[in-house]
Order: sequence, then C-alpha cells, then structure tokens
Amino acid sequence: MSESRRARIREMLNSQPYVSLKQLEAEFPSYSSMTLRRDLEYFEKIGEVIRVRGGARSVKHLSHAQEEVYSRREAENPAAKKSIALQAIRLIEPGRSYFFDSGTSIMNLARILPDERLFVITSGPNIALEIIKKQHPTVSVVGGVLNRDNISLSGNASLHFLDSLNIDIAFIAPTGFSQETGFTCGNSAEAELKKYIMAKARTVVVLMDASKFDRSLPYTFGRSEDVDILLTDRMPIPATAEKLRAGGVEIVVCDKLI
Amino acid sequence: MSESRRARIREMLNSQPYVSLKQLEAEFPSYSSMTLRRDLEYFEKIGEVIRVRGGARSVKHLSHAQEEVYSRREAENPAAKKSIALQAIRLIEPGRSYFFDSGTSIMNLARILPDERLFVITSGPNIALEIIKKQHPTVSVVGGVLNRDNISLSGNASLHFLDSLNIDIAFIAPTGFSQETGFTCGNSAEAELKKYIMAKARTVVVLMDASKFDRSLPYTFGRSEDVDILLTDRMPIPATAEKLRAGGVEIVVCDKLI
DNA sequence: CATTATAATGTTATTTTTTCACATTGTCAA
DNA sequence: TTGACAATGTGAAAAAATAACATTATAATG
Repeated sequence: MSESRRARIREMLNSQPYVSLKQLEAEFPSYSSMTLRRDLEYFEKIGEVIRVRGGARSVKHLSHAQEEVYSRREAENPAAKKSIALQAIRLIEPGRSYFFDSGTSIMNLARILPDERLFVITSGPNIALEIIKKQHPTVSVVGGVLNRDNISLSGNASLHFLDSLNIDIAFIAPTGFSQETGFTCGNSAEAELKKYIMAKARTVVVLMDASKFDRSLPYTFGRSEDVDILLTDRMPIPATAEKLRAGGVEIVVCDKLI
Repeated sequence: MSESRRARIREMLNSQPYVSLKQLEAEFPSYSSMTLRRDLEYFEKIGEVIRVRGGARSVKHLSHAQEEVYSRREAENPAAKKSIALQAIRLIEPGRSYFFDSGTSIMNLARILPDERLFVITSGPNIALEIIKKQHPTVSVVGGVLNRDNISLSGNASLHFLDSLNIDIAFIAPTGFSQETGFTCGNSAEAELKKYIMAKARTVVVLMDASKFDRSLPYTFGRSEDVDILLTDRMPIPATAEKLRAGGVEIVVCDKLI
C-alpha cells in the first residue's frame, strides 16, 4: 500500500537532506520509478520537500526552519495528530472553501496544506498565520474575542461574519466526545460558533485523536448526526463506535506513520 | 560584465520565490542560456538558491519566508519604533479600550503593553497572539481577509463587527503621510477599516517613524484633522509639520533610547 | 458474488532540461 | 603582440521529467 511506502520515504526525508530517485528505486525495487516520482510530487504538494533534478530535498533540513512556537501542547499526541492531518488533506481540493477550527490538530493540517487556490476561513489566528506562509490560499479570519487557553476566536459577532459564506468542508476539533453528551468543548461562545459552522458546511469532518473519546466538557455543540466523517488514530470502544455509526458518521482510523 | 547581471538576477530572486530560466532568457536576451544557467549554478554554490527543474528557487523565500520578511522589515527602524512605542504606552491606562492597528510599530507597542485589565481590539492576528501572552488584557480580533503583505485583517465584514464597540484610543500605523494625500495605506479595504475606526475612536494616535513622511500610497484614510496625536522619532520638515499642526495634530518627537 | 467504479501503479514515447566537451571571444599584463 | 586566463557561446549527448494511456488493485454497490 502507498501509505507505508510513503511513511518510509518520509523517514528517509527526515534523516537526510536529499533523497535521490536512484536511492528510492534501490529502496523500493518492487515499485516503478514513476510511482516513486509521484510520491515525491505528493510530498512537494504538501510542502515537505522541494523537488530538484534527480530527486528531492527535504524542507525540514533546508535551512534552519523547524521552530515550534506552539510547542506547549503540541507534544500531546504529535504522531497521531500528524497522521490524522495527512488523512484530512486528502479531502482538500483546489477551488473550494474550508473552515478550519482552532487547535493543534488543525494546526498540523494547516502546516501540510497544499499550496493551491483554496479559500480558508478559520477561528485560529495562529492557524491563519501558518497558512499565509503559502502563496496561494486566501485566508479569512473569524472576528471575536480571543481565548487564551486554546487560541481560538469566538463571539456572537463572528456569526454575523459568516452569514454570507459558503463552506464546502468544515474541519472541527472537539475537546471531547461521549455517547451521552456528544461532541463538546469548554466554552459557550465556541460551542455556538461550531454549531453554526456545522449547520452551514456541506460536509463536516471531525479531527479527534483517541484520547478524547469518552471525555465530556460543559458545552455540547453537536451530535453524531451532525458529523459526516471522523478522523482518529484508534478505533473507539465498540459502544462509542456504534453510537457514532448510528448517527451516520464514517469513522476513519489513520495509520500512524513511522 | 557578469557582476551587474548577477546583481540583477539577485534582485529578481529577492522579489520572487522562483525564477525560471525562461524568465532569465527574456530578461537577458544578449546572453546565452548557458551563461544564465551558470549564474544559477553560482547562486546555488553560495547557498542563495536551490536549483529546480526549469529554474531556481530563492532560499530567502523558502520555508519561513513570511516570518523573515516580517522580521526584516521589523529591523527597518527598530530603535525609532521602540522609542515611539515607549511613548505610546504612557497613554494607556487600565479599564479602557484600545484599537491596535497592524504593523511592526504596533507590534513593538504590543510587546511592552502593561499586563493590566485592558480591552484591546486589533486587526493584526500576530499582534493579538503577542498580547495574549499577558494574563489580563482582553483581546478581540477584527474579522476579515488576511493580507499576506502586512499581516492585516480587513474587509467589510470587519465593520459590522465594530458597530457595538467603543474605543477610547485608536493606535494607527500609516504607511505614508504627505501634505497632499494625507495619511495613506496600500489597500482599499484597510483604508476603509482605518477610516471607520478613526471615526469611532475618542482619541486617534498615529505611530509613524520619520521614514514615512512625504511618502504616499494609493489609498487615503485620513487627513490631519482626523488625528489627535502623532508619535514619531524626528520632526518632519517644517512645511509638513505645519500642515499637521494646522489640522490640530499634536506632534510628539520621541527621544531615541540608547 | 459478480460488477462497476475508482484509485493506484505500470509502461512507453515524447519533450524538456541539463550536462558535457569544446570552441570562441574578450581582457589584461608581460 | 602574445600568451594566459576568465567569461561566454555552441551543439551534441545524456538524463530526467512529463504526459498519455494501459493495467492492476481496491473499494463500493447491487
């Protein structure tokens, strides 16, 4: 399967600044060079390499990037979040509009967002700043009061702002889900905003690493009926999974990389 | 001679993230493509570009492009901006509400903002993130489209958001001022926003280092009549100063530190 | 379970780009 | 002037990237 091959290529990319096609051909003799080429093309699209004659150079090793500004909470489940993000970008295609919730899961998504003509609206100012590093996406930010804890904007003025927008896919990051309370977060204004967004979006995708199952917070903003796809890193316990499926949620378990 | 040609190529490399060989050939029709190729080879050798199929990508623009651009501009007149910021915080007192424009001058202000119960609303997402590092201020962010060049939010949706707000002092950072054009900036939506804010604010304070005098940009958002206080690092030429004073502006020249 | 549909991969020819080796021109100093 | 050396030009050959289409897996559906 392509995922494991790409995971292996990513490893190489992490340990070397440059990977040649020859190397890849030697490493994966069972695949055609065209496939490996396409892999590099893919990695270029998500911004992890830049392709040069004969192979590709890892962006990670390029210059002295790699500063984690929001490293505080980022460490919480980084591998899971990355694999979830990788799954999420497969839903993204040029010319469409997306809502990006705030939070570190979404930040991972923002980092690897392909540099294409997308329309992104977000409630995370840090996420907006991450995305404008790319050349092509148009980035809008919801107005409102900024919450220190999760770096998230909300407030009823936000809702006004969204009235005239169309959203193809909303990527939402809840703080908890349980059978009884549904999807929850810790703040009423945020719950309002998410509720509003979910109602407007054509497709609702929830990003949630497994640690958030069977946890509830004070404010419910959605039930399983309101969600189309749930991306996670581990299948929840059967009862929880059943509850989600009953509401029409497609549960996608993302393989860990590496 | 090769030096001037390379200097010109370097300019291109500074303003664009990618330069194609075709572009170079068009720019230098009197040189063979082999020479231009060798130029790129040279730039690669000294680490300024990495060559990719069809041309080369500027290392400067690679990866943390945005941040570097921003911090480079930050260095444009740092001492002046710091002394201006120091003067500006003397206007700040607890319990009041402030508008913070976007831009590096304001960022300097945000950094040294006292950690008190203030209400701040800003059009700069990076400024908002800076301020929430403190414990006490309440930070709101204007909604809108995020402009890559100056990291600034604007758009007519912003205006809605501001309807119900009261602003004691607005700190505004113009890109230029001249006698003929007044205070100017480079973007129509931003001009609208600033105009709106200035009309709402009880006091309008402009932060502007001396390099911005006698420079104009396409969009005028205010005249000297609209401004109460101007903080700068050097008194402008008499004619300009007179124009400002005639409009009722109090010009405050901030001493350089150090 | 057969059958589409769709995604992933393979094959090959074509086009583009790069490299290489060598020719030419220009510059400067002995 | 001439000889050395650097800069530039030329075109053939090699390498690599692309594009278009064929094939094979995989998932989805009735």
